[in-house]
Amino acid sequence: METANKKILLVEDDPNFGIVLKDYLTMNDFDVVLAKNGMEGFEKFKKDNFDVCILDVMMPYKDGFTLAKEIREKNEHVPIVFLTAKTMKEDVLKGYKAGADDYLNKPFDSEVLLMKLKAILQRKASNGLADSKKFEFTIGGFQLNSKLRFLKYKEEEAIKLSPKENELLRLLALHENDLMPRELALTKIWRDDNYFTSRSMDVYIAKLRKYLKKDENVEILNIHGEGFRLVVKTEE
Amino acid sequence: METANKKILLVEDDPNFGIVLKDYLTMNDFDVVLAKNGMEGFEKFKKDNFDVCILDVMMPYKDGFTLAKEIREKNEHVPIVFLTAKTMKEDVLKGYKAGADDYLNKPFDSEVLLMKLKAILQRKASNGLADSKKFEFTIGGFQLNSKLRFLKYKEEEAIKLSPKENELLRLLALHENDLMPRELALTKIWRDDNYFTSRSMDVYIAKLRKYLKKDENVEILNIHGEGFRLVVKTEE
DNA sequence: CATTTTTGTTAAGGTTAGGTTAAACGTACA
DNA sequence: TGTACGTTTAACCTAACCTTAACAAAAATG
Repeated sequence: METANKKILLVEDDPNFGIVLKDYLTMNDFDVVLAKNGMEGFEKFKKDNFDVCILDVMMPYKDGFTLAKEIREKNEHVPIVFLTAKTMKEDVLKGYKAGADDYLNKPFDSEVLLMKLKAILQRKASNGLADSKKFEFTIGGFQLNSKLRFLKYKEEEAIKLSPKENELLRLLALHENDLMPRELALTKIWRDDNYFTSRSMDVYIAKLRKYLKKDENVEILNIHGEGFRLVVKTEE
Repeated sequence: METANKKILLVEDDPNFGIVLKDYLTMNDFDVVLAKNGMEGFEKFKKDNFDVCILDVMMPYKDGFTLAKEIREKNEHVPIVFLTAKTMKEDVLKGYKAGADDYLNKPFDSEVLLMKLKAILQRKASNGLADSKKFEFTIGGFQLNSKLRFLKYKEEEAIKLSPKENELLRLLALHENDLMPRELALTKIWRDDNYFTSRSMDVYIAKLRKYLKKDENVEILNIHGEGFRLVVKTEE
C-alpha cells in the first residue's frame, strides 16, 4: 500500500555532523529533512508529516527538549529520539519526561542508530496495522486528528468533523499530493460504488473544500474520471 | 482492576549487584523476582506473568540474548531491557534483533533505569490494557476522589457523587482529552449495551456537565456515534 | 460544435443520536 | 410504611448526519 519511504525530521546544529548523518540516513532509504536549529525544526515539523524525529539536545536558541515538548503538543504519537553529548542524569530524566522514545549518546555508532530507528518504526507499525494507526496529520496550516475527528486551523477553535468528512479527509491525507482514486474512497468509506454514493462523495468533497479554504495553499483537485488529489503548496 | 504492583523478572549473575538492584526496585514499588542465571531465569519466567524482564547479557551457561529469544517464543510482547558491561556494536545489534525494548550500560544510574522502566510500562499501558489503580484526578479546577466518591471545586464544599456519576467521571478522566468510547462505559459501568442503558448514560452525562459547569475550561464533548471526550483547556 | 458524462455546489428531506427535564421505579433504611 | 436516594424510563426537543434532488459548470466525446 504505502511504498513511500519513512520520513525523518533531523534537527542538528552542527552542520558537518548534520549533513553526514542526513546523507547516511538517505543512503538507507529514509527521507530526511534537516533543520539546523530548534526554531527551524519546529517550522518544518508543522509543515509536514514525519514518521520519526531525531533531535539534538544541545542547540542554540531552542534546545531539543523544548522542541520535543512543542512537537508533542502538535502530535502526541510521533516517535522522538534524542542525540546528546552530555551524559548527565538531569538530561536523561528530562528527555524521558518529554516523551522520548529513545536516547543516544554522541559519538555513537551509525548502525546502532539505524537499528534503533527500525525498532521504533516497527514498534509503531505492529501496534495495529501500519497506516491504519496513523490518525494525526498536518495539512498545510491544518491539523487533522482523525481519531477525535477534528480539524484545527492554526490557533483557531477546532472544527468537528462528521464520520464521513473525517474518513474522506484522512484518505486524502494518506495520499497527500498523490491521486486518491474515487473508487478507493467509495469502497473503503461507502462500502458501495454506485451513482448515488458517488454523488454523495462529491457533496463531501465540497464540504471539505469549504473547510480547507482557510489556507490558500491547500486544495483538493479533481482528476477527471480518476479521483481527487489533496495538494499542499509549499512556498518559500 | 489491577491494584497489584508491576512484576519484574531480574536475571543477573553477580549476586551483590543483583541483590542491590532488587532492593532498589522493590523500594520503588516493583515486585521483583531475582534469578541468578539464564536457566533459572527461564524457569521462573515460565511459572509466572511478568510486566518487564531485565536481563544481564554476560552470564554463564546461558547469556541474556539467548534467554531473550526463549522468552520471546513464550511471550511476544513482554518488554525486555538488557544490562551489559560491554559496549561493542555487535552486542547492541544482537540485542535489538532479539527484540529488546531498551538497553543500558553498566554501571548505570539507577534513576535512569527507573525512568526507562516507567516509560516502557507506560508505553505498554497506553496500548490498551491496564487501566490501573488510579483514584485521584485533577480535572482543571476540580479534584475528583473516586474512592471516596466526591468532587471538589477549588476551596468549595465537596459534592458527593453517586456510584454511577463517580465511575463515569472516572472513566472520562482516565481518558482525559481523548475519546472515551460510549461502548466502553456501557460495558464497564452498566454491564450491558442497549438502548435504555445508553439513554441512562446520557442522563448521567448531563448531570456531570452540570457539576463541571463551574470551571469553564472543563467540558464534556460528544463525538457523534463514538463517545465522549473530557477536555481541559490549558490556557496560558 | 453539439452532446454526453462527470463534477461542483447548495439546499431540502429524512433518520438517528444526543441533551435535558421530569416522572416512575426500586431498594435500603429509618 | 414512608422517605430518601440512586437509577431508569419516558417524553420532547434540538443537533448531527447522510442522502437525494436540482441545476450549473467543466471536461470529454465524436
